Amino acid sequence: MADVARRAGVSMATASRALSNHPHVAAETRRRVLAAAEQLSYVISPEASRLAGGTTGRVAVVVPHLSRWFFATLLDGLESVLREADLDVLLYHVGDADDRRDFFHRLPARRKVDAVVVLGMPVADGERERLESMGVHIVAAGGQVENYPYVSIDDGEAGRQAVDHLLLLKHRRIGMIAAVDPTEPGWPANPGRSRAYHEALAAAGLPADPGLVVTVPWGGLSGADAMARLLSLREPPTAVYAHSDEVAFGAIHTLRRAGLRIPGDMSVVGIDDHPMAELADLTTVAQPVREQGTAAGRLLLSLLSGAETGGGLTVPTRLVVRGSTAPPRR
Amino acid sequence: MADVARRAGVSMATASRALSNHPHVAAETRRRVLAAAEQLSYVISPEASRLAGGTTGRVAVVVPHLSRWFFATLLDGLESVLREADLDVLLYHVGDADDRRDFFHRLPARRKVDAVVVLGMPVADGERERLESMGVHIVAAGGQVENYPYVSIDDGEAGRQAVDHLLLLKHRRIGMIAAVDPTEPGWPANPGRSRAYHEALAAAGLPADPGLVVTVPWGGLSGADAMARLLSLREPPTAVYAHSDEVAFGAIHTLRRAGLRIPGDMSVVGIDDHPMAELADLTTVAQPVREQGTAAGRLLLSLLSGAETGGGLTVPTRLVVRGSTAPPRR
DNA sequence: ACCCCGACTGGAAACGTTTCCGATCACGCA
DNA sequence: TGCGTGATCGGAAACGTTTCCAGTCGGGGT
Repeated sequence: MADVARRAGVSMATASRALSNHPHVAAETRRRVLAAAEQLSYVISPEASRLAGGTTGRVAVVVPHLSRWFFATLLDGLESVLREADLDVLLYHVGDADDRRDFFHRLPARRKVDAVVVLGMPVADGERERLESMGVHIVAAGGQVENYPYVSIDDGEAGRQAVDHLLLLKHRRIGMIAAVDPTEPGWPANPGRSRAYHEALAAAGLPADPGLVVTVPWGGLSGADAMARLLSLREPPTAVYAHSDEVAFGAIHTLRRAGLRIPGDMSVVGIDDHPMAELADLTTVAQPVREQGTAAGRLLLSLLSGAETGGGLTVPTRLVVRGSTAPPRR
Repeated sequence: MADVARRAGVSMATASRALSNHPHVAAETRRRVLAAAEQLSYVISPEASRLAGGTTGRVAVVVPHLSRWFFATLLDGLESVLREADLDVLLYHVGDADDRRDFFHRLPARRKVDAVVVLGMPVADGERERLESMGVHIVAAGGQVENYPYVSIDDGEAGRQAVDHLLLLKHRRIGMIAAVDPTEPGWPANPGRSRAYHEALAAAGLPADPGLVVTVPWGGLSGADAMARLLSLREPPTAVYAHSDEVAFGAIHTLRRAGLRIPGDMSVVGIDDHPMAELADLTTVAQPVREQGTAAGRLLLSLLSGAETGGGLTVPTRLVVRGSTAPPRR
């Protein structure tokens, strides 16, 4: 930068001000500095800038399952608005319990970022403490973290939409395939989505039959297993509500293999509106995933600019009826 | 750090050496310094460290399609080995042509990283120039970039495995659904995978029928369209080779909807071994995606530690036969 | 007993910005 | 004409490390 200043015939102080768009710099001076910088193809050193300035211009994004569509899409949305704002994204993938422990213990992002975004995972109390010890802004998206400014869907509402749809079709024996995160043994299956099932059945005056609920680790293969278990019941359901589309895909696979017709012999509904759902002709409750990412990004931006953005933002879900649901066979 | 040094009763120079594991520090001294650091829960300032040291400890990862399984999985693998090595991952998603132009023009990663990893995308000549002007190491993974140390599969070999499988089943009319990247209009469909098709047919003494090749933008829906087009031929193929599993899923959807049986009426083979392929019972050529990411990471690590790692690494693919292929109906 | 050497440590100069604090200067107003 | 005022700019002190360059000190070889 000294070179630039010299070439523009100003002091470093002025050069710095001109380059970072400070007020109180004469237009002509600024022009000269910018021209000089251009000619020397000068690029500011972020390290030095941050050292002197205080902020890092970076945001840590913590994500538990990078290769799953939901998380990757969330990240996609988030990254796009952060990039727009010239913030860099530091990616931390905490795949399994070990990674997770390590991340919260060592806090590799400490001192490296201005904020942390937690994508689609609950944060335990001890973890929250560690996170807060970093002294930066924290935002959550796509999960059920109420302790921070967050963006998320209403899982209860989503589940209700799915189950009510089946009830409206006059199904009376409805199974649920609940999915737990395989890498976090401690956590229960998505509580909102489970509760919605029980509440909707109760509201319809239907008896609760624990045998109709199967809980499996998340994933397509598990969904297939779960469906097999439901089929082996003395009196199988006529419809199945899966916690997510991927799980539903597994269920469909089992049904096909068993020679059952969808929706003739069994209706299936999922949650997510995974891109593959359209191809699988799956009725599902759509949630705007990418938008949750962008909304979280904007939330973070306003936080960084000093706003006192309090609570969270709940985005709407909507039922998408396709060919996998129909009234039960008489 | 001054505090730590004082508390340990040493100079800052020594404290720095102790903390960064330099040789020539007495064991006892190091112990004292580390203890002091621990007590003060001291965390080094990366900015200052980088400023003085020269390296950044960061790696830029450029990826064109974050939410697609293939890229996300590649990234997953890469991130895991970089994290292991205590390198931070700076994520740059260049979704469309605009993003791309912007990235290579502004080079937002300049001066911020020690290396760049390009995931699954070809790099044009002009872009290569810009990239190299950053003066850092460059590694490619999952794509067909020969100009840099890379990790990738042999697309020709993969295509050959797929088409040969169909030929071995005695198919004589084999269609191909070629996929082009929708965000990069200039680039052709994967050349290796296309060439393999033509070569395999020629080797089997079959005539080339341009009508049997349909080129569509990448994606499931496009795959469905492409299949519809193939079905509308006067003499449709008895088997289809799709450039990727996702495209094959679309094709399957169309076939189902048309009431055709798989593999009875039509065999389908893809490339990738997408997690959903197992559920869709799709015969495919599996490629080790995550491993390509980790291999690229290790390649980069060795480069950063000064090795003269020349060319690239080609990882093997293997045919996975499932239920979507069978001999043609007589 | 003397010298050389290597292990260890300290002082201080970078590294490249931002920003505080004055200094200068032109200008409008009394 | 004298003076307050605000815009503009320069000097220099941070920011928190790493590392070069000496300097000290104990010990082994002769």
